[in-house]
Amino acid sequence: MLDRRLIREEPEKVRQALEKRGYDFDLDALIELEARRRELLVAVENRRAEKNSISEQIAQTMREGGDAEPLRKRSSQIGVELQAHEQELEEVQSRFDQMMLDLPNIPLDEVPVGTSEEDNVVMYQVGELRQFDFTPRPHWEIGQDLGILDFEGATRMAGARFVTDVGAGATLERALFNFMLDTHTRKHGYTEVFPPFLGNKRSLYGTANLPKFEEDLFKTTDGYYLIPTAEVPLTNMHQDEILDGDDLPLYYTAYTACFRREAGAAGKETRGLIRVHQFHKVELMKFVKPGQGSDELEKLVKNAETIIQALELPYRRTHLCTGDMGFQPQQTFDLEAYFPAMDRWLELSSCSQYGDFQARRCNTRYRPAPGAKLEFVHTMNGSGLACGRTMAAILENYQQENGTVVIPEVLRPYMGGMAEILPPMP
RNA sequence: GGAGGGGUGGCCGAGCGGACGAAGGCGGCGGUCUUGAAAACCGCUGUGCCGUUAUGCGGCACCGGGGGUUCGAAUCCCUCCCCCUCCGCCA
Repeated sequence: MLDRRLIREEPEKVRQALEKRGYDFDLDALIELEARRRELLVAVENRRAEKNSISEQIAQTMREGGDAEPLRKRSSQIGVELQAHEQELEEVQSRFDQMMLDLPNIPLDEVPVGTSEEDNVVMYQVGELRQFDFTPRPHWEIGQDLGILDFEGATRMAGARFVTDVGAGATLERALFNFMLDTHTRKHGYTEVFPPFLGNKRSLYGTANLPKFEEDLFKTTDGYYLIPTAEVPLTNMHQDEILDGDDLPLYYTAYTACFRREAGAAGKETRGLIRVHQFHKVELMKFVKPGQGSDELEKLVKNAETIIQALELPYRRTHLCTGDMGFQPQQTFDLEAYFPAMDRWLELSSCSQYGDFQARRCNTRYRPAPGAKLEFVHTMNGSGLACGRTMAAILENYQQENGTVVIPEVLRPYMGGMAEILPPMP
């Protein structure tokens, strides 16, 4: 959510942001609602002031033993007028609030302007693409042949777009998130968190998954939502709190399952581990002071890159353009690994900063100095990394001609020393 | 799931229809004292919004959320949420 003041004082800034994003939004209607809201607010408050003053007079009259009846009548009359104004105010206010929730964040100046994925800027590429002397096979084939990915079983258990890791596959995924968590906690200074995988409505509003993206979420019959990312619980950890400025920045990391309906993604990348309803991810999240945003995001991206580098996967970093960026961020960097069988770069990590956009919704503030006014903290987060896709990248990049998969060296200690995944015994 | 007790400012805690934005304490800020510090003493110290426009003044709202009663609600009523204790169930 943006600051209301921006709507009133710098509407052009907001308008430019919407244009850069190619975002369809009736800003003029919002500006008008804001003006009307303030008009009504003044009317309501004036009548309330009058009423309060009469109530005080009644109290005094009664203390002195006088007749307060005429004053009571007068107060009731004002009450009737007041109610009419209040009703309209409530209506205008609620329409205004609704629109504010649908207004996206303002991209930073350095974000490349563009309309689609095509306009994202590749910043750099790390690692050599492996030269295959055979035709590389897609990860789902490799996984199924090795008996470590069971798509059919998952479909029977749950449905389409689910997967079950089996044997070395399950161990590999576990090895991945353990390696990631260990690295981020021990080397990068993050505090490990193991949060609920369900969130309430308020929390999903906090990260701005609601109200706009409800169709992407799974919801339980008693009103909980399955988290689409650990960003939701982590960002809401300090909801309604006033943080100590000396404690900032705060670094958190969490491993969670992530649940996404993927509504509207029908037909796209339906095969394999790339787009499933439940996947697993280690998330990095920071609460920082205003002004620390870009530097801290840069460090966060590097922390995520460390993992890909350690796994020796070829990857590149992209700067998302205004048109491809999500609703919430001011700026996003993606880390994409190369998938040789698909001959595509697919994101293993997406790292974004939000300014106070989410903190405003979560009401997470801090006091910059003793006696100073409270300010919203700034938030950011990124995957460090998505486990399923990372596993897929490993399968494709580390596959051997005979169908086995070599395990990246850093993961071997996490897999009881296993160096290669072999096919099941006939 | 059943029974009972609670949710008040940064924290603890009183108040249970009108002088209450809320006693008292802790913490924080400023000052006196001191070579300095501590102690002691004095003063100040919630948040958001609106108006006026300014190192200020005025108003409105907020005592878990929402609704109601009343001229007037932290205080009474309804409802929801959360926490604690006991019982039941349970990985």
